[in-house]
Amino acid sequence: MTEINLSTEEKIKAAARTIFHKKGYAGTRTRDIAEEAGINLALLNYYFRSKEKLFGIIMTETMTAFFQNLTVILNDEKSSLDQKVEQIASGYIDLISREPAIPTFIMSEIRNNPAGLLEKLPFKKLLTQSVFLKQFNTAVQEGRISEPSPIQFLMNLIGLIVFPFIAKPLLKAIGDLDETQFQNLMQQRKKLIPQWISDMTKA
Amino acid sequence: MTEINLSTEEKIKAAARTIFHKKGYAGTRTRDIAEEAGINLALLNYYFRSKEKLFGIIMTETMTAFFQNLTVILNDEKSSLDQKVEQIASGYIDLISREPAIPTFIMSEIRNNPAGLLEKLPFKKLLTQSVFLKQFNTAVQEGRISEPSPIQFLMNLIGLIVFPFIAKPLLKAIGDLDETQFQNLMQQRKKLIPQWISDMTKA
DNA sequence: GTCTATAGGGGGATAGAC
DNA sequence: GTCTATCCCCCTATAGAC
Repeated sequence: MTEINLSTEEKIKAAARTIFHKKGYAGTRTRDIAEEAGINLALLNYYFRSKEKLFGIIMTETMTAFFQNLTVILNDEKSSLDQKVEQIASGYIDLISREPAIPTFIMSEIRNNPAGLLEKLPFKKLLTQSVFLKQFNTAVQEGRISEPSPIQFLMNLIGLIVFPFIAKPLLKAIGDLDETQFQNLMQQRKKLIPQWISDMTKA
Repeated sequence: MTEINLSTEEKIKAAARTIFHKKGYAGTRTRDIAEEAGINLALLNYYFRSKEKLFGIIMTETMTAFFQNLTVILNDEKSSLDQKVEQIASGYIDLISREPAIPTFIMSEIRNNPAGLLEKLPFKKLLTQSVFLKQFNTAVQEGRISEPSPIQFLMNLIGLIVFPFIAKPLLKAIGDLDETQFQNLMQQRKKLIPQWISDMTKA
């Protein structure tokens, strides 16, 4: 992470990402972003016009980046269903371990669907036009898996991956875990989740 | 819901619950709470001194109420492990269907652990001193279930229940679901989740 | 492009009449 | 207890010098 020698615009965006991700839109003050970026408050408005516009950029970029991996993996012609599950579990556990604030950020800020973001991004295509869906339906027809619906399947997979990170403060308290122990559990889940998903869908 | 004939104090608390749950602490304006309660802004401070104090009350009550069921079920001497799973799934899917804003509210607002709330509430006892834990360990020893740890088991159970509600706007977009279809999927999960949990833990 | 200074408005909290 | 009016701080955004 070379946070030095970035353009001013990139420094502001990087700082905005950090603060917005941690505190959400309403909880963030533009002054905090400016301070984090090591620049003056006026520069923020010079480059991005307003807090709202800057947030819109960060939000869109964050969502796009976060679902990029998923889209690519779900549409890989060469990998099997099982391999897709493994790649998604492993890839997202690593990604969220590096950027732990993102899931809660997305879930919180999507609540009131700001600026119709859900309509702007290609969410409908994500499942309906995917190689994954074809493979899933084929596997059901051939009796290899028994699952009520692909959306339930996806809910379970993503939920098993993402939920522990969203509920991390609670789970650390309930399980009396320190940060290292929590991370170890998450690493174990890279292998466990594919097994569980397989067990859940065995015909 | 008799929202009429409540005491003024209760009207304010009810309004505060609604707004805080939907918008979070930072996104809520005390003026909105006053309007929702049908009273004047000054009365809010008369009864609760400050926005922060009012929020603390709502937060504590919300968390306590939300984990009440779980605590009771996990400590029932008479029910088996399987029965506990069924009761938790069924109870929480109904509860969250009635109060859909609560999970995201808790996950968002717990981020910075306001006022050490996690230490104040009895989360450590929730698992460590539970009948559930004894039953779980016994089942592992007797070879009836194979599961890395009780905390993983709880993560999975709670995650399978709660995550779809947290990710609801995304899942509705991805699956092209309307509200009724989404609710139907959640109702199906009352029966599916206990089956899945059973499949995942079969030795 | 980057800064200082400040305008402008919103929101939490209070004073004081009733 | 409940209201109206108002204070005052904080935050976003801009003007204008360099």
